[in-house]
Amino acid sequence: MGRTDDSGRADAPEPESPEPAPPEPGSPEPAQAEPAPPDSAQAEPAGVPTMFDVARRAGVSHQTVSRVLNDLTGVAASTKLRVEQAIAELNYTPSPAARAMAKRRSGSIGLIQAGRPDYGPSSAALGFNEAARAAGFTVSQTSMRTLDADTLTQAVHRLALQRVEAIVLISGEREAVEVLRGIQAGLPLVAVASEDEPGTHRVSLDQYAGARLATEHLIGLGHREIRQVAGPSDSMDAAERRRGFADAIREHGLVLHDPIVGDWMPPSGHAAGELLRTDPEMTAVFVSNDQMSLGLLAAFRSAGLLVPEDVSVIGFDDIPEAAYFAPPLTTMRQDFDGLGRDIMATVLDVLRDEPTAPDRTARVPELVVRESTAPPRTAAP
Amino acid sequence: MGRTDDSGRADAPEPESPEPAPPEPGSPEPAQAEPAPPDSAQAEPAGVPTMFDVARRAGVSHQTVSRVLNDLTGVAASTKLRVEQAIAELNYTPSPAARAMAKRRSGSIGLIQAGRPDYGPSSAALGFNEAARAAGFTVSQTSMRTLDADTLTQAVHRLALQRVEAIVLISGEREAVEVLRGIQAGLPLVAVASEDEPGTHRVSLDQYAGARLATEHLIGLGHREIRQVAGPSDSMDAAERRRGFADAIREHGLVLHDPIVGDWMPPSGHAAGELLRTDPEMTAVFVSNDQMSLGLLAAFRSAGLLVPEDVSVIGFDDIPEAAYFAPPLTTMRQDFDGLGRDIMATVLDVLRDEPTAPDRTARVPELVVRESTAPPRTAAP
DNA sequence: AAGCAAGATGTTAGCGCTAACGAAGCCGAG
DNA sequence: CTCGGCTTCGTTAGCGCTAACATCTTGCTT
Repeated sequence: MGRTDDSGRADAPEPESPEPAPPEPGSPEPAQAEPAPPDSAQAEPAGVPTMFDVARRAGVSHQTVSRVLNDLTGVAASTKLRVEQAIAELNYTPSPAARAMAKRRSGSIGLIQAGRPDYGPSSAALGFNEAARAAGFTVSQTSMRTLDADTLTQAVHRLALQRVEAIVLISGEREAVEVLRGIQAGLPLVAVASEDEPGTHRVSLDQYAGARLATEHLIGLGHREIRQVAGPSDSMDAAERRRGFADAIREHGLVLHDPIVGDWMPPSGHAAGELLRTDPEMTAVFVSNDQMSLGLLAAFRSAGLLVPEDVSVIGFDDIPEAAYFAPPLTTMRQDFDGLGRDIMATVLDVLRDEPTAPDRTARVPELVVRESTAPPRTAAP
Repeated sequence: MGRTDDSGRADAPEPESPEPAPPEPGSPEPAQAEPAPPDSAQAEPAGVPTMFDVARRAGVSHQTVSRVLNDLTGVAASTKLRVEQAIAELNYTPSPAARAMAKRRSGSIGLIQAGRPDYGPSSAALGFNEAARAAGFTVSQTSMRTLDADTLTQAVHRLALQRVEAIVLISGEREAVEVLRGIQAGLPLVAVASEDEPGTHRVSLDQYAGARLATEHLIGLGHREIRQVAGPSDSMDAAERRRGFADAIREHGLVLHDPIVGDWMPPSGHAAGELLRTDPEMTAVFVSNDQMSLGLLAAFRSAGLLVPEDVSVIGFDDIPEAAYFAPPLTTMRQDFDGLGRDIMATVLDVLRDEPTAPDRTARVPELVVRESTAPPRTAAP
C-alpha cells in the first residue's frame, strides 16, 4: 500500500527547499474547495499533515518521526532537532485515531454523571477532569438526568463501544453502582461509593466520620435531643452519614430516633422542618446536606422557631451559598476536588493493575462552625 | 486485577460453538501469553472480534458486514439477517478508532466548560450532553476552574488534536470567547454568548429581554428608585442584563444609577447589600443572579431592612434554592436545558454548513413571582 | 434465446500510526 | 584489518474500518 507520496521523497533532505514558509495549517481550510490540486512535484499536501509529510520535510523516515514523537531512544540529537522543527513548521499533530488503532488503546476514559447537576458531583467531576487531563487522558462524558437502570446500561455500553479504557461513575446511588457492577462491561469500573461494593473499585469521602464529627459538635454543645434529616435511602452517602450519626448518638448514651428521609433537595428539607417543628423535645437537627438545611430553615422560620436560639441546625457539604443562609449555616466541608483527583488516581492504579492505595478513601470532612448552632436553651438558661 | 468475570457471561447465544464466550475484551489480556496459536482454521480469534470475524461467521465478506452496519442498501434481507445474528453472537461492536480513521471523522465534539461549576452552566452542559448523544456524537469534555487565556488556548489545542469536529464553549466571559476566536483552530466554534461575537457561532438565552421583564415587574409594582447589582464586567450575560435594565428604566422615565458590580457569588452580593442599605431612596433592587441575591438578602437582614416591606429584591436564574431563601426569591427562570439543546442544534447546523436558525437565540426567561417583591411603602401606605 | 440493467456480493486500496525486525555505519578488541 | 557489538535509522507489516471499484447473479426486455 504505497501511499502516493514519494514524488520528491526519499533522500531529499534539501534544507534550501524552495518554499521557506509552509502553508501554515491550523486551519484545515474547510471552505477551500480543492483549489491547488495540480501541483505534482513537492507541494505540501492539502489536508492535515501526516507523519509522512513531516518525515519528508525532515529528510527521514516516518518511523524516525514516530520515535521522536514517542520520545524513544535511539535518535541522534541532530536528527531529533530536525524532526521537531519540521513538526513545528507543518504544525503537525498526530492523529489520535490512527494512534489508538495501532496502539490498541484509546487513551480516553469514560465518565458517567448521573443525577441533578449538584454542587458536589459537579465539583468532583471537575477535579476528575483536570486530573485526567494531567495524566494524559481524554475524558468522554455521558451525563444524564435520571439514573434508572436502562439509561445507565446504555451509557456504559456506549462508552464501552467507544473503547474507553475505564469507566468512572459519579453518583452516590447504590442502585446505580449495582447496575454497573451487573453489566460487566469487561473493563475497569471505578465508582464513587462510600459503602463497600464488591467487584467495583470505589473511592469516596469519609461520610461516616463526617457525620460523627457533626453529631459530636452538637453533643459537645450540650444537645441531648437531636433529630436527623437523612438523604434518600438508596444513597450510599446518606446511609453512611446516617450510620455515623447513629453511632455517635449511641456512644453518648442518647436516644436515637428514626430519621426523617428527604431527597437532598430543599423542598424535602422544608417538609422535614414542618414535621420537626412540632417536636417539643428537640433542640438540634443534623441535616444530611445543605440544600435540605435551607428548606428546613425556611420551615422553622415561618413557624416562628428561632435558629439557633430555639434549635440548632447543622448541614453537610458546605456549598458556596451556606455562609449566607439565615442564619449562616454550620456545616461539614467536603473536599470534592480532592475526591475528583482520588478518582483519577484510582483509575490509574487499576489500569496499572496495582492495588488501590487504601488511604485514598479517607478524606474526612471538616467542621465549619457558623451561626446555626449554639448551646441549647436548657444548657444556658 | 483482570476482572475474571465472563464465566456466566449471559447473552452469548451460540450454545454449540466450541468456545461459547469470546475472551471478553477490555482486558487486553496482558498475562495471557498466546495460548491458542495453532488453530489455523476457523477458531474464534483471541482478542476483540473484528469485522472479519463477523464476516467469517456469517459466511460473507467483511464489506457486506460493513454495509449492514452502516445500513446501506444492496444487501439481501436474508444476508442481512445472518450478519446481524453473527454480530449478536460475537457481541461485536465496530472500533471507533478504525472507523474514524477510514471516515476521516471522529464523531466527537469537544466541550469546554470554564469557571465554577454553577447551576446554570452545569445544567446547560447536561442538556448539551444529552442532545449530543441523541445526535450520535460523543462529547469530549475539558473543564477548568480558571478561564485565563493560556489554559483556554491549551484546552482548544488539546481538543483540536483530538480531532473533534467542533468545539463548544460554555462560559459567558467575553474574554474567553475572544480568545477562542483568536485561536483559529480551523474547526467550528460554538459559544454561549449573549452579545454578538463576529466569527463565532453563538447561542444564548435572551438576557436582555429577561432583564427588561424583571425591571418592568418592579416598575409595575410602583417602584421608582430601583438599584442594580450587576454581574462582572467581562460577562456578556451581565452586560445584556445591565442593558435590559437600563433600557427599561429609561423608557419609564426613571433615574438610572450606576450599578454595583459583583462577581456572581454570594459574598459580592453581601457587599453590595452593605453599600445599598444606606441608600434612603431605594425601594427595590434588581440583582443579576440568585446567588448574589442571597448575599444581599443576608446583608439587608442583618441591617434590619425588611424584604419586601422596606425593599423589594428580584434575582435572576431561579436556582433550585431560590424558593427557600428568606424570603422566597422572586426571580427570572432560565431554560438552561433548552439552551443546551440549542447549542447542539447549532453545532449540527454549522457542521452541515447551514445558516443557524435565528430564532434559536431567543428563549426568554420567565418571571417567577415569590415573596421578595411587593409594592413600595409609599405606593401603599 | 441473447442481451442487459439492476441487484447482490467480493476485492483491492488506502486512512495514519506503531511494532518488529533488518540494514547500515562506527567503534575498539583480537 | 577484520569481526562482533553498539547506535542510528529504514522497511515491512499490520491495526479495523470505509470507499471505490470489479464481479457475479438474477430477472426481464426484445
